[in-house]
Amino acid sequence: MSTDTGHDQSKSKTSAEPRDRYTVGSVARALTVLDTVAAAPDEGISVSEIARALGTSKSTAFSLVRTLVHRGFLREVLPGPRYHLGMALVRLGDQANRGFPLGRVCEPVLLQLSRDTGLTTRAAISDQGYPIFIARVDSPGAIRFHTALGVRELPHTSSAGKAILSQMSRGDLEALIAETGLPRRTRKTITTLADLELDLEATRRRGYAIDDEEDVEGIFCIAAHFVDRTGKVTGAVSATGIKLDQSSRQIEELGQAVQRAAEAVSALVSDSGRRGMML
Amino acid sequence: MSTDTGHDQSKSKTSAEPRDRYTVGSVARALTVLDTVAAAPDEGISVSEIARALGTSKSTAFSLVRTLVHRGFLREVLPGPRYHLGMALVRLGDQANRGFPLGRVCEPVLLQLSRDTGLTTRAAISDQGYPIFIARVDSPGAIRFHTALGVRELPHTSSAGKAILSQMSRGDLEALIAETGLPRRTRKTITTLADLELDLEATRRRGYAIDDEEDVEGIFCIAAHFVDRTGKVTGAVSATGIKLDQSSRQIEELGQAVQRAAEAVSALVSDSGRRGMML
DNA sequence: CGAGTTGTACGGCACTGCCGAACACAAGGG
DNA sequence: CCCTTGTGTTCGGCAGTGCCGTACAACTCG
Repeated sequence: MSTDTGHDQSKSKTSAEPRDRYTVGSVARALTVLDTVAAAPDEGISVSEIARALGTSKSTAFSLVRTLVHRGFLREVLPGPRYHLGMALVRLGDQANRGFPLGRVCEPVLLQLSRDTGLTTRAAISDQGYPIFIARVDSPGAIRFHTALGVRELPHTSSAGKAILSQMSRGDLEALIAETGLPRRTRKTITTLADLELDLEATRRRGYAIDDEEDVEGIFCIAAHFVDRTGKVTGAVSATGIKLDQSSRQIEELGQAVQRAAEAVSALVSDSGRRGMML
Repeated sequence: MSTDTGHDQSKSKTSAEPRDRYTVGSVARALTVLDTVAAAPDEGISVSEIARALGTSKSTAFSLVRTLVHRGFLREVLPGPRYHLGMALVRLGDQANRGFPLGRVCEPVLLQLSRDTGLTTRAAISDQGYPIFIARVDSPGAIRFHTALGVRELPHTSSAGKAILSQMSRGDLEALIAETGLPRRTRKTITTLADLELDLEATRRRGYAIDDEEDVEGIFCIAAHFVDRTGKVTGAVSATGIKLDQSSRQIEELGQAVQRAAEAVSALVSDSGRRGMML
């Protein structure tokens, strides 16, 4: 997840290590605290555990946590005390979302698509080929599986990713895959470049991408890419549901609905195009 | 501390103010940067402006910004460069939301209520009497007005606030109002304690609270409180729309729908009550 | 053109953030 | 019952580091 310097937890050697070019150490540590708490289980995490995770002393971790709590970025939940992410992050996260025009543009389309299909719908932007979901509309029954916002997903195991990949040039595709590899997530995950290209070809033919339990067992997704007014692929719209609920004929209909939604997004993006671009 | 270089720092009192007890200064500054960027207009904000806002030197602000960008908490948007809130905040904000069980519990109820009414629906928790919205389902046509998550709203100008206030004891109410006052937001805002108590009495009678352009001109809301299994008021559900769209008879129906939704939340909260409480 | 911005880079002082030690408290296990 | 080993929290003190000032490039405005 966090790029993090990782190995530099060696406290204060000498000045041999140029120490990440001009960044503030204690701030970086504080951000790592946030990531650590985010990665913690639902019951929260204690100061000692945080200290161990950062490789700092308890007292240092305590100071950082104090500061973050004081400002609402963490919240104390007793007894323990243990810590959760705080209200300030909810606030800033919501704000940050608004900063991506795409999110606002997609929202009504996703809502409509969710109503039409009864599924959870999401929109992702393409971050150098990787999908990052930035908007989501949950279906009423979708409490089972959690889908996070703001994280870079794998391109080859998500339908949104494959929708994006399907529009890339051969060279870019190979470069991207060389970088990430094709890690297996389920027994149905595509793990060879040849299979992937076959799938992408099929995707191009039918106009939408299918993820049939390739990322999570029992979950399937359908996605279609959308473009800005210059024709560049900027992201994808996806619908997600439980495998068992779908018949193969429905998939066809779903695919077309998703495709129409993606086209709607493309149109809306072009409209609001004269203003600042997405991302 | 040493010679008085402190031109602007309010902490100029040397040791009088022991400087917020045991918090890390540079981290606090970094968090202030985030708040500053969040408060910035849509075009973003520059390093110099940030520096001025914090009262630090440009170079210091630059270091902080660098660190935050490096970790994805801010993003550079050229030219300028100017800065926006970054992806990491979207990620953590989404995570933080999950940390409030209430949000997850309310989501389906809000969704249903939004479908039934065609309005934007929200759920707030009560933070010592102040409503903080932590979940929201936008109506398709609700792109006009923005409703933020995670911020403490005024209790007397929001329907959710009044729904909560209506269940408080007289003493607590007066203490709360003494603290916050009754600042005017529109010409319809309730600005006297007597009027407020009248309104709260009416709220108790009818079972739901109405905000009739008391917070924002042209906007009206309806809200009902919900309780945990001990009967304590933990928050409120609200529906928000444009004033002109509603007739007075519809308001009656809306009120009942909102009330039913709030009761549904109360029931759900009680069910999942054996686990950690909300907030 | 100069006078005002802006963003970025670097050296050096002293302040502040970090550590370790020490504390109170709680939970087990002899 | 103590003793041990965990917590969370406080504090003094050293030195590392974060802050400021300065400097310079690029850019805009008159």
